[in-house]
Amino acid sequence: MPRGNSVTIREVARRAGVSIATVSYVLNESAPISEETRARVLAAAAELGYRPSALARGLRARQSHTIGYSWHHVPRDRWHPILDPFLYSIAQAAEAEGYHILTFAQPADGDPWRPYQELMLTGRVDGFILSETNRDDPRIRYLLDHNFPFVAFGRANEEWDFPYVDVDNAAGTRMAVEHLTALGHWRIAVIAWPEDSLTGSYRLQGYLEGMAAAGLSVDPEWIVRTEHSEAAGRQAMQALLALPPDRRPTAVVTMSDLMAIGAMNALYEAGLQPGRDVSIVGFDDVPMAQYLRPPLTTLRQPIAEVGAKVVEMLLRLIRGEPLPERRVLLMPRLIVRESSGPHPSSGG
Amino acid sequence: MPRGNSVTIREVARRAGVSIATVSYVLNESAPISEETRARVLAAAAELGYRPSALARGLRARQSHTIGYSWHHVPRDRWHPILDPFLYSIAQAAEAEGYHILTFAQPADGDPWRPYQELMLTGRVDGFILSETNRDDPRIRYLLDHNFPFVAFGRANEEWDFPYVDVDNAAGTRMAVEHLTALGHWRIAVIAWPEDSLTGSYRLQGYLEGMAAAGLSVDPEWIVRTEHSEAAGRQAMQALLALPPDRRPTAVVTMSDLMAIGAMNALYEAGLQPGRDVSIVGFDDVPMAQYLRPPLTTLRQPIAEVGAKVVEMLLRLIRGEPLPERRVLLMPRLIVRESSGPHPSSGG
DNA sequence: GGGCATAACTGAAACGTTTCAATTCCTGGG
DNA sequence: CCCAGGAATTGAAACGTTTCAGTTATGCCC
Repeated sequence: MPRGNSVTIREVARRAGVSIATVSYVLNESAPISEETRARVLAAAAELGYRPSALARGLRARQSHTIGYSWHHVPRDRWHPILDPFLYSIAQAAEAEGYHILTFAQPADGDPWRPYQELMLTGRVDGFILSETNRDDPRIRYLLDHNFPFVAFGRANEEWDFPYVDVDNAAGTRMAVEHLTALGHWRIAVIAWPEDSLTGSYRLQGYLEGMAAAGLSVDPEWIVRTEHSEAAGRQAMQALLALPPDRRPTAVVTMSDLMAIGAMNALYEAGLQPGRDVSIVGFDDVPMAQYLRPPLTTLRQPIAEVGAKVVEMLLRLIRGEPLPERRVLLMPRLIVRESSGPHPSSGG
Repeated sequence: MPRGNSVTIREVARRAGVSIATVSYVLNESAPISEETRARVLAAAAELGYRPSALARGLRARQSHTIGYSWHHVPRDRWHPILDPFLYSIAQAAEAEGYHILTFAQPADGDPWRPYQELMLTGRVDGFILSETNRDDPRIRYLLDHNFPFVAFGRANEEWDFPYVDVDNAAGTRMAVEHLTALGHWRIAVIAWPEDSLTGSYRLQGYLEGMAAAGLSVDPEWIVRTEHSEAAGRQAMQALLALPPDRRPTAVVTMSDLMAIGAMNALYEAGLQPGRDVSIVGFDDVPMAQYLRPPLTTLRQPIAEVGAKVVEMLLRLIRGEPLPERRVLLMPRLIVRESSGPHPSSGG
């Protein structure tokens, strides 16, 4: 059962009539070799279909040319707006540089840094890409302590100095508020995440900044903090609708499309029409957003760019090159659809 | 810059006062070693935090303990219902057996088997998991020709003999039809995929079988073939609504939730209510399905089971163990929600 | 008490590379 | 004609394991 073939550098050397050292030098262009020998080696390698063993190469060079990325479990009733395209973009960017992505499952229990430690100690990966970071992320702490190369998609504790790429979440919600004020809204609520969510705090901050910039005051009741689910979004919207008419918001900024969907469903249940009676803005631009009724106004994250940037930075770290920028923020883009419309009073 | 530490078997041996061979035997339990020595070695290994180098081990043993899985690009306006949970389940199942998943991007152009060849020849992976198979899949052809271990999620050419796990798509649509006939429907249409889709042909076949089993005749106009997108589903539904009243279907089985959403949107645009005027059944049970208005009746694929099964089979192949079953079909499950309801006449 | 099987352990080869240090072969200067 | 010096090439070590083939010690039988 020949699995794979297995032509080695030795056979190439024999066929080309040179030493294995010469073959290595030709293939890696790491020493001056005469044009004639070079051609002979290349020909021999091509004829035999030779490909150097990644394992042997890695052992000798002490690197695996592999990047670790952990895959997070997402419960069935939610979905993760970025995992999919993010993985694709990092895989692609890495492969262009001869690296591959090793995905591993983040177990639900136990120390989150365990799998990282294992991959690190066994020499399976040269660096990590992290996502789903949180404030005092133990994984970041661990990797920093052990001085192992990594780049995060997302921020953490402000005191920790580590390379990351993140979307400018605050700018996103600020744009959302600007968009709504431009449509004539002034009673704008926000359905936010719990305090322990770092991303949530940036998004909430953007909302507050946007309101301040527009000279609008914020009723404390307009800020509803709740978990990331459709049901939570729905309940939050119900709470907002229960406010007295003169304090009831006409527009709502949400932390995610999933929560926006919940909010819209609450509106329907109350006999209201999203985009006409109450405007809704989501965050993420999940594929579904455009097919909702009405299609959802939302903020699209530049996932592919984040992926490319993260890989570029990580490879620099791995290669020991200097990093021009350790903290990169990329702008989201507001996608305006019909779930946000003019203030009700202006329409009639 | 110490990246990772790098305690080797040699240091463990020295600390335990034995040869490196003994250490290896203890750690792999591959030779009889006295209890006393064993304890000393284990202690030394633990104190030093020793983990064997995966590269060295792989080089010597000629295996990487890695499984390749290619990641497919999905255009922004669609989403892939299975990639996400599937990857998680195979990563988890593989890790339980000491294997890891190497994900690589399937390039849009060029021979589809190229990346497989590369990983195979460089010895980076011991086997592959394929998904998104099609009828004469060149990747399957290539791997069969080169006798390299792989298991597919999905079938291909019936003539090719290779190990796969698939969902019983025909059973799924058969269940959908049964469900609809039980609700009193008899004019049941199907929005199907183009002829070149293998999965589509199984699902269509299930519909036909379901109709036949119920003793219902199928109007050729009830079978609309179109591509996998929301817009296509919408147009297909419009075409069905344009049929004369006595031939217009009261229920529609679709190939995917995405197309079901398109169909529901077409109903809304025509002033009709999905689940009341026309029943709709999707396929996949994407996370969004339950939050649609109305929530979508659909077929849930047992993705986690498929992943576990695929990994189990692949590891057997890699280890040279016999495969008890080379062709596994797993049943989908009908999730009944409100997009399917009783035949309109019965309600009023 | 000598021979012999068995248990416990070790030395060294091998896996397939890269790369250091050494060797060969030229060429040109003195 | 000899030698220095550079270009091209090679032999061999090293990367960190596993495992084959010994080697040593121990106990047992006749």
